[in-house]
Amino acid sequence: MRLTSAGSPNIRQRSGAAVSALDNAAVARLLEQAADLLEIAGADKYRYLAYRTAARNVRSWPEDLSDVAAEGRLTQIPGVGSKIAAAIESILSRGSFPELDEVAAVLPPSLVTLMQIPGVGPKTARTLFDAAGISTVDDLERALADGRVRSLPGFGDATVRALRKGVERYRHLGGRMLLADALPLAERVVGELGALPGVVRAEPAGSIRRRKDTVGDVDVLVATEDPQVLAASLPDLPSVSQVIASGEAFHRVLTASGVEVDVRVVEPQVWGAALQHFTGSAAHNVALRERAKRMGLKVSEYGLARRSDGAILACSTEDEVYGALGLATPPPEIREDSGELEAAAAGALPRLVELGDIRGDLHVHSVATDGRSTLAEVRDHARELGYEYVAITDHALGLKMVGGLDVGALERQWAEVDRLNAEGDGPRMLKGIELNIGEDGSVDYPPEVLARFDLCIASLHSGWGESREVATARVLCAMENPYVDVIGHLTGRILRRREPIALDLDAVVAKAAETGTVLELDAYPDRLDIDDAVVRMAVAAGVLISIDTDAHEARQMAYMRYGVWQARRGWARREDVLNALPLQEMLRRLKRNRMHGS
DNA sequence: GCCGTTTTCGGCCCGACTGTTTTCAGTCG
Repeated sequence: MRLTSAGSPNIRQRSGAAVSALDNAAVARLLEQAADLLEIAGADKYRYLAYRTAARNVRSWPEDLSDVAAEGRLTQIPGVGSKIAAAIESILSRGSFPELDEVAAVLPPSLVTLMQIPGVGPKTARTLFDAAGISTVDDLERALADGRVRSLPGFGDATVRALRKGVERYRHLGGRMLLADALPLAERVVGELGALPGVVRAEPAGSIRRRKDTVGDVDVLVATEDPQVLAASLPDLPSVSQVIASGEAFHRVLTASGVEVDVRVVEPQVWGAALQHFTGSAAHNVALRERAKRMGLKVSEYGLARRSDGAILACSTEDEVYGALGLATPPPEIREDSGELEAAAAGALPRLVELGDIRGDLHVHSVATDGRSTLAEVRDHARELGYEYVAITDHALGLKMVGGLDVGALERQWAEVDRLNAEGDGPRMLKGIELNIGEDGSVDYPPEVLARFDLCIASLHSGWGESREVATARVLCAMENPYVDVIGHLTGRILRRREPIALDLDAVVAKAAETGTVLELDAYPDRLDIDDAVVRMAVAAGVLISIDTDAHEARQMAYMRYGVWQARRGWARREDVLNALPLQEMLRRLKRNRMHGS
């Protein structure tokens, strides 16, 4: 494949505002925007909930929507009926749909962002807009400062304080924090709670337990025989700087690090039901309760109850709760109402990949480019992790700013790798490289150099302003290269800092399947790229994924767990993961070695 | 707006906390 130059005006023009380039997530966002605006407008509850359900299912649907639409199969997607199918077709052809246009003519779409501020729901957003003309976070900040909000009916001092705090938090965190920041905090609070007298169990719940890449709230569940002692002890916990709110079943504390933690308190005998409830997701719980209702049962955080007489049937463990509903217990990572309940009912839940399945790390940098550890340090750390192999993949020639390696530098590195391997007491070190995908889809070295590596990763390190067509074509072209074994951090996203490069993910996954190219799941906590949805597409297409840390110092190889969790969220099994294979089998599965029939 | 082990019409998940308009609406998970 040969591409027109990425800068070619005709390509940019053709694709610049092309609405057909919308991916499933973009369609889902428009459906969600309609749902939010309809809710603010006071539309019927079940009407806007229908848009929200459809949005969720569209986002996780494994095929490209334009293909589904072209074949007239949109209504096969759960929650999509004839009207929303028409709305999706309208979105695909012109970027919006009549119901959204209608409500957006009455209410500014920016009102939706107001609802992302903690404490602002649809009613408050509506009131702020109607009574004070506030439609953006900036408007709200000004109106809070000059006293206009305080003067509105129903807005007392406490509400104004809460809104100020909400705006501050929204600005500071972009609403969400990294799992890698939230989990250690939650674990510290859990440890302190667990040491209190009367406490039987404590665990992180919510999106932290589901291992979502970013979390909006830190939820901790604690079972105690003495709630009074717990409440009295909270202000004195080492990580707690202030108790913000307190009730019988719930406390909100501010931690020393400035993050709020919600502590849910339950009796030990309802632990299972409570853990299930507070793990969510909301969508999973809704689906579970609907199932329970059809069976004449009722699920809440207090257990599974018979509707007829209220008798409690099961609640001490999650297995009891799910079991009483005729379900196997789905791993928390896949509780998103995206097929796990159906699989659990059919006894068909996958055995997901685990950290212990991982046999090596195939993306590690060294001091030769922008890493901070020597090859020996990387090797020693890999040994401590119990790995069979580790690949050194420094940056290739083209990435000038980090001193990408020329052939001479590569040969010196390979000699060092050979020397370390000859010592024979560590994991096998592999000669790898992280290539740059150029503007025309080419990579840094000629084939005779590429052939000398054990494996090559190729990544995009430029192109954030590019059209979806151009960026996709670059990646597809790189995958045609017989020596490009793996595509690294596919979309280049940095969580909370940099948007993903727009790509036709359907085409990328299809090309990976066709060419035998592996897709990397970069486990670095602010990348986690590919995301769970793409992992699921890859798994469904039979594409191998490689869970790598992209470590820039040896210690960061511990980030592997974040990648494994993300892979689990994408329903990946051990057999779907390249670096869960033993060394020889792993090498055999690389494209370069398949091609030469070894 | 969607959907069918009760249904093509009439339902559609459950409970706690907060602030304030002081008897309950709004928000959250």
